Amino acid sequence: MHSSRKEQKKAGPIPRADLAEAISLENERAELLGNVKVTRQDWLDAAMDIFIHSGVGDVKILTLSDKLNVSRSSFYWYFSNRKDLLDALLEYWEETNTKALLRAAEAPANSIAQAVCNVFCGFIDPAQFDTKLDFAVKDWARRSEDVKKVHTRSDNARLHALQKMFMRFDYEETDALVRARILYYMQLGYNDAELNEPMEDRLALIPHYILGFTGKKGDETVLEDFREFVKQLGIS
Amino acid sequence: MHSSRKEQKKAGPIPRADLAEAISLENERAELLGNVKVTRQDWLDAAMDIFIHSGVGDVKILTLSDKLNVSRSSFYWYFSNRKDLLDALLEYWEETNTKALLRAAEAPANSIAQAVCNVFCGFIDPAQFDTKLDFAVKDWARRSEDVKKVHTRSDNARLHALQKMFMRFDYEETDALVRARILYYMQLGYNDAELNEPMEDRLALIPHYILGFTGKKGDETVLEDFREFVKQLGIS
DNA sequence: ATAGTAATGGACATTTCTGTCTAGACATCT
DNA sequence: AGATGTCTAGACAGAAATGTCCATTACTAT
Repeated sequence: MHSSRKEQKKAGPIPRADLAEAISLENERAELLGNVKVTRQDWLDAAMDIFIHSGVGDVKILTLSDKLNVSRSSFYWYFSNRKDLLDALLEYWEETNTKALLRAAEAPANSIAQAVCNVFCGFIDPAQFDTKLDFAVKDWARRSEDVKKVHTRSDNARLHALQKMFMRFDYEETDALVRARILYYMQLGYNDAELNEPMEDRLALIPHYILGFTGKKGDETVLEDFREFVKQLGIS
Repeated sequence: MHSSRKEQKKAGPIPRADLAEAISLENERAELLGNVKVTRQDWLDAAMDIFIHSGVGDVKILTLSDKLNVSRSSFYWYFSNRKDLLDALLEYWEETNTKALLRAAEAPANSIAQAVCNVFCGFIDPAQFDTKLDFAVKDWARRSEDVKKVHTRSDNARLHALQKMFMRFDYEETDALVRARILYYMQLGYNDAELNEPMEDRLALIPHYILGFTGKKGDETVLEDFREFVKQLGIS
């Protein structure tokens, strides 16, 4: 049996190229035909922008139509009503953020330190995981039972994947659960706080985080992988 | 010099009785005189309830007046406008939640394990710290620059107090900073997630959390203190 | 060119919320 | 008893948002 290319999984952070397909959301800006001024996607993009920066409550059709320089009533060509639009936002969130975290938790690694670094990378890369979107959904879940159900399901899946990650490196089940929670909630909270630390400072803290999360001192090679990934992203 | 009663600080969680004064918010329900149907405090309570469960956007005067069975216009007797009411909510948050955390971080302790337990207690006790209120404010901060400033100031004060707590037990400055963040963000995230674990399960996990947060195994006496505190609260 | 299709814009009806102004109700002071 | 101060209700004005209906536009296929 030949070893197929697909199964050659290299340990470490997931490179950008491998993600291109996974998170596509057709974005072709073809010249619009006929009387068309905006597409359904334009409405979605505009809505997502408001949703992320101001919350569900501010996703208003009038605001969007103003933003798109288009009549408010033409919204109803693309969506049956406001709820229809919001449902699309929630679905997009599930398909991107949650999937990205599961990918990061399941990515191959040679040590627990490397595995934790993979998770860091998943959280840090805006192309994979959007923190603001995540909190916008969390907040929405607070006031809608329907959304809360969807959100809780994702949260459980994420935590479970992280717990299994620790168990892959021989952490006992309960210990793995606790460490999964510490890692997950800390990362979310940190990102949300927007401390805006320079990347240099951030990198310097990584060994401390590794120690805190895993209870073990991480090896140097892992740090190099992480440094490389960050450089590739071009985040300051 | 006699040792005054006030300075006899006992290590461990802060007992309920000591808090009575600190978080009072005049709540006397004296028979209302004259044509009075509700007080300013009633408006504040109703507003806080909506704020916590549905966010700022839903704090609406009409909704509140309906809830209080009172005319909407009489709102303007107590407050000059909607903003006036919201400012009061924000001020209350600063005076309760942030102060409670600072108290917990600064409470006397015989070991880092006990100190971390004190923080657990501060977070867990609804009479001291209201998680939902905290997240409602955080969310509000996301869409208002003014609120964001206030929120960031509190967040920094909290993290700084926790960092100093670790440093009291000889953690190196950077390590203390990282552990403060891990502890703080994890606790917030955990509470917000509302996992609703039975207290028995929760207690069983405490030693694991202690290990995760401090890097050291906690002594048994600390766990007993915590168990006692929880029993006193009567949380399931 | 002409009929059809896909989207758009404007008018209309309704709801929800904010804020103002004024008259009335109730206790207390003089 | 009458005046005063404190709160409340209702009427009015107006802004902001949702959703419906229908005429119009601009391109497409025949």
